[in-house]
Amino acid sequence: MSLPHAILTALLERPSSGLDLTRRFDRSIGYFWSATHQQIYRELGKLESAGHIRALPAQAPARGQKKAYEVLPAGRAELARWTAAAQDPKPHRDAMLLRLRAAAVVGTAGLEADLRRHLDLHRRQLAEYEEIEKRDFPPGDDSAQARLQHLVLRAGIELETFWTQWLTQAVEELPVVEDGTA
Amino acid sequence: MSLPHAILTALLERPSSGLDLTRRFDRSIGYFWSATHQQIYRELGKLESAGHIRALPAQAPARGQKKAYEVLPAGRAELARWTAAAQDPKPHRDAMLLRLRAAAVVGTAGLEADLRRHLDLHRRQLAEYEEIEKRDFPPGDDSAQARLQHLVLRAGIELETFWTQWLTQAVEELPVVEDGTA
DNA sequence: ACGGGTTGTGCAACTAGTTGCACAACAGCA
DNA sequence: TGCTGTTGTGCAACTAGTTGCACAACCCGT
Repeated sequence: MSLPHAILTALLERPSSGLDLTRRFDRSIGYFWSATHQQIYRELGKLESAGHIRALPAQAPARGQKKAYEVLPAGRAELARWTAAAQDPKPHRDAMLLRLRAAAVVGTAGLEADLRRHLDLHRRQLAEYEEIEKRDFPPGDDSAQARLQHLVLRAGIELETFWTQWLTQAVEELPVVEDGTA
Repeated sequence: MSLPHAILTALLERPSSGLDLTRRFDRSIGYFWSATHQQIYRELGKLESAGHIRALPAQAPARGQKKAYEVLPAGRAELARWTAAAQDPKPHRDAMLLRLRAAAVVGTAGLEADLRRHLDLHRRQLAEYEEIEKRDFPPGDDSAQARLQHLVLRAGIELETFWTQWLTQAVEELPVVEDGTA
């Protein structure tokens, strides 16, 4: 229910083509709302026929491509409505936690390698976020917009920090649980 | 791809009927892998025809109900296989973070109430986890099984702690961003 | 000028998850 | 003893997300 709103947000920040959007979903926006290019193209189609966005007339003759979209007033209104509307948090699903719990019953054999791999992935992600923070939020800029955006980035940083710490601990004290077959 | 494995884990911990499972998914297991009773019944059907579980013969004549299922060796093997297999972390989707980002463009009007509501929800969840920790993991029990389960619960506690802190900060310093319509 | 990689756009089919309903059995009570 | 609410089980339809492919255009080396 919120991919269209993610796209509207991105397009308001800057009008873009499908591919531009795809790229931006692979960094910034995608850090907390991921989407593939297929999803994005499909959704762009729907948003256009709903009258929420429109294709910018291509200035370069545009050999074959549709190119950039921009948000129409109706789209902005819809986004504002959605932002203000109460929403229940979606239930979480975390396969790694589930696997730990399963391992308590069927044994921890083979788990450690993947735990370490995940730890590494989270460390990288954390480093990337910290890089962005250093680059885009130097101390002192406290425009309202920047403060909000920084707040979102901080959430990412702190979540990744949590995961690296938790996984480190998990690897360290992974108890060897034997397969509990009776 | 992991609902069946969540069910296998739950059934290994204790053979249960569909309704029992539903209840357990509303607490413990569901904290990191939620499912509705409809999903569960459907999945039980599949697992049974796959030969991973079987219905226990009802000892009380069981007026109408199918009652409890137990895991067969093939099911346990499948669960062990899945637990050990490498899996990429699924991309996150967090609507609240997205809304904050949208608010930076279309304005923060109406957002604060829901932010507070979420804060309250996370506080409750945290309290519940801490209750469970006090009840089920008194200091001193360090069987391998208990250590693993405690580790999973700690993840829940720390995540909820993070969210309550983050939301508190968000509410406090919610900058008033005007609707940026040109 | 042509063959092979890369970029940009998109459809179709499938899988997972959600929502909405159906309905039997029993429990309590009026 | 029939009405009403609750418990337990389940199907069907819909929505969202993923996977896999297609295909045109351009760019680059030979």
